[in-house]
Amino acid sequence: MSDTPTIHDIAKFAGVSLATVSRVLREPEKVTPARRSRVREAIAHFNYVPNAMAQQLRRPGFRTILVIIPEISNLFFAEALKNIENVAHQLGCRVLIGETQRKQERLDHYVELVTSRVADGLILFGSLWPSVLHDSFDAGSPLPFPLVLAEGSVYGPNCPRVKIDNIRSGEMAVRHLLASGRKRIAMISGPLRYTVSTDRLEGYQRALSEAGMEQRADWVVVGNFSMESGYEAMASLLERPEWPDGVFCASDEMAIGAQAAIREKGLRMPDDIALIGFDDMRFAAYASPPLTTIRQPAAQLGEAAVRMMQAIFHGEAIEQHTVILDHELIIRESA
Amino acid sequence: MSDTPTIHDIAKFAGVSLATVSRVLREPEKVTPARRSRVREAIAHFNYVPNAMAQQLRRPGFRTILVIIPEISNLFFAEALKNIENVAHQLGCRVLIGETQRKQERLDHYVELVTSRVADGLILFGSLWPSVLHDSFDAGSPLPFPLVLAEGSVYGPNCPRVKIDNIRSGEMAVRHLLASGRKRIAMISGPLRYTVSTDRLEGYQRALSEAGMEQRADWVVVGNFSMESGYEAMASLLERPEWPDGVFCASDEMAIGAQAAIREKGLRMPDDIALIGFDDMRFAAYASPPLTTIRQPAAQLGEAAVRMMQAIFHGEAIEQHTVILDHELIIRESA
DNA sequence: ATGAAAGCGCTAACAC
DNA sequence: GTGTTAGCGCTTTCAT
Repeated sequence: MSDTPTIHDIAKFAGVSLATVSRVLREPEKVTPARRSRVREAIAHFNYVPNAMAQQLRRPGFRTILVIIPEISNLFFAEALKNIENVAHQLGCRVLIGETQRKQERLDHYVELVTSRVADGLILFGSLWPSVLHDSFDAGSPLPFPLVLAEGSVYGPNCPRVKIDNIRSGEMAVRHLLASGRKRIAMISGPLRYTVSTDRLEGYQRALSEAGMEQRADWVVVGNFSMESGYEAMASLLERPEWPDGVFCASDEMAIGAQAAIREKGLRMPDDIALIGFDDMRFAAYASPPLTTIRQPAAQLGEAAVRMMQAIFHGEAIEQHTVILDHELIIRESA
Repeated sequence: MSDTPTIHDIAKFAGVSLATVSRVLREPEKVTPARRSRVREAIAHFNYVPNAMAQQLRRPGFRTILVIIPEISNLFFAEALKNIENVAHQLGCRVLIGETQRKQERLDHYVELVTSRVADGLILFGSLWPSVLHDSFDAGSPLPFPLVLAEGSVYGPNCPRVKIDNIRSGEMAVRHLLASGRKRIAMISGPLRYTVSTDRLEGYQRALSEAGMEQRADWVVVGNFSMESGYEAMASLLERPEWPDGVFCASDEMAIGAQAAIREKGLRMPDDIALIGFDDMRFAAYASPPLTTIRQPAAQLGEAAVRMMQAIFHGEAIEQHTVILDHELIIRESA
C-alpha cells in the first residue's frame, strides 16, 4: 500500500525510456530480449501494474459492461446474472453489478459509471428509468451510451430489449388451473406500478374471460413479490367466507409464502387449493409440495442481453430490436 | 452514442476557457453568473458528462470499493451485499460487485480492477486467494491495496478480516440437538476444502465428544452447500440400516434439500428426525417445517467490512485487526 | 529497435 | 474572475 509505482519508476530503474516499458507491456516482441528482461525485472521488483485509468485514456481497452438490477437477493436476477457473467467473460468483457434496491437515486448513481465512461455499456433490469435518459424516453433522441433493457418491465423507450411475454405467461398459468377444473381462481399479484405485474394480471383476466368465468376484483390481492407478502395475501384470502380453489402467484417467492399459509390452515395442495407460481426459481422444486410454476428463462435472458450489447459495441446493426424469450409451464405437485 | 463531447467542446461552444468549464463543474460560485449559465447551456446542449478516467487521473475522486463473492445466488452473500451497499453509500463510496463462481481465474480478473486502480479497495468473500497477492500470503509483506477479508474462510494472511466463529457455531447447533435427547446425530457438511466447512465439522465433533457420544465417521456426509446435495446426502443417510435421529446441516440450503428427502420418506420433523440448518436465510422460516438454524449475521458482517475498509482509506489504524461477529441459535420447528 | 515528444480529457497552480 | 499552463500516467507516432 506504499506509493504506487508509475511507468517512470520502471523506466528509470531499468534504464530505458517510457516508450520501451510501454512496449514491453503490449508488444514485447518489438523489444530486444536483453532490455525486455531488464524491464520485466523492474516491473516485478516494483510490483508494477499499469494504471487502468491512464491507459483507457489513450486506448480503448477491455470492455466493461455494467448490469443494474433491482435486488440482488431476488433469485431470478441472480440466475440471470450468472449467465451474463459467463457469456461476457467468454466474449472478453468484464461485468460489474450494481443493485438499486428500487431507488431512483441509486440507479442514477450507478448510471454515472457509464456516462463517465468507467463502464462501456449498460444492461438494465427493472422498472426504473435513468434520469439522465429522461429525454430519450419516448423522444426518438439517440441514446448517449450502449443500453439494453432486460426483463421488459419498462414502457416505451425505443432501444434494444429482451423480455418475456408476461401476458401470455399469465394466461398459461391460469389456463392450467382451469384445466384441472378449478372454478374460483384468485391471483396474488405484484405491485401494480410494474408492467410485469399488470401484464401477468392481464393474462389472468384474459384466461378467465376466455373461459367465461366470473371475475371478482376482490380476488386479486397484491403483494410485493416477497414470501412475507405472499403469506399475508394468502392468509387474507383464507379469512374470507368463500375460499378460492386455485391461486396464481406472480412470483415463486409469494407462492412459497402462500404455501406456508395454506399448510397452517391444514389445507392440502392441490386437493383443496391448487397453487401455481412464477419464475421457477431454484427453491420451487424443493417446496412442499413441489411448486408448479411458469419458468422464466433467466439464463437465456442474460445471454441474449450480453449478445445484444456485444453487437452494439461492434457497431453491428441489431437484427431484432427486441427479442422475446419463451416461457414454459413446469408441472410439479402443487397444481 | 454519437461522438462523446469533451471539455473542449463545451469551452468552445460557450466561448470560455477550459478552466472555466472545469470550475463551473466543481466550484460554480467562482464563476460569474453570466458565463456560468452559458457554460451550463453548453453542457446541456452537448449532454456533456466529464470523463471519469481523466478526472481520477488528476484528483482522487469518489472511492469505489469492489466486493468479490463466490456466488451471487447464495442468499447469504446477497444479504451481506445488501448491507454493504447501504453502508458504503452512506459513507459516500460506490460499490461494485464481482462474482467468481469459485474460479481462481475469475477472481484474478476482478482483482485487476483494483490493482489497476479502477477500484480503490477490495472486500473479499470466499476461500480463494488472489494470485497477485501470493507473496503477501504468509510473508509479512504489505498488501499492495486496501483489502479486507470477509467470512473468514481463508487461512493465515495477516490482514483485516471479519468473520464468525464457525467452530462454536457448529457446537451450538449440535448441542441443541443433544439437548432434545438425540442420540444418533449425523452431519451434512460442506466441501472439506473450505475452512468454513471444516470448522463447522469440528464444532460438531467437539459437541459430540463433549457429550461423550460415539463418533461415527460414516455419519458425516459431505455436500456442496446446495439444496440438491442436501437432498442427496439425506437420501443416502436414509438408505442405511440405522437412521440418524438428528442432523446438522452446514447450510440452510442443504437443510431444505434434506427436508424434501425426509418428507418423501414420510418421516416427520422433529419427531422422527430433528434437523438444524445454518445461515438463517430468508427461506428458512418458510420451510416445511420452519427451519431451526444458526443465524449468521450477514448484514452486520457487510457493515463491519465496509467500516474497516473506510478506516483503511482514511489511514486510521484499525483497532481490531480481526472482528468476530456473534452467531445465534434460531429455534423454529424442525428441531 | 529505441527514444523524444505529442496528446488522451481533465484539474490546479499560477499569473493576469 | 479568468485564462494559461503544466502535469496526471500512459500510448503512439515519428524520427533516429
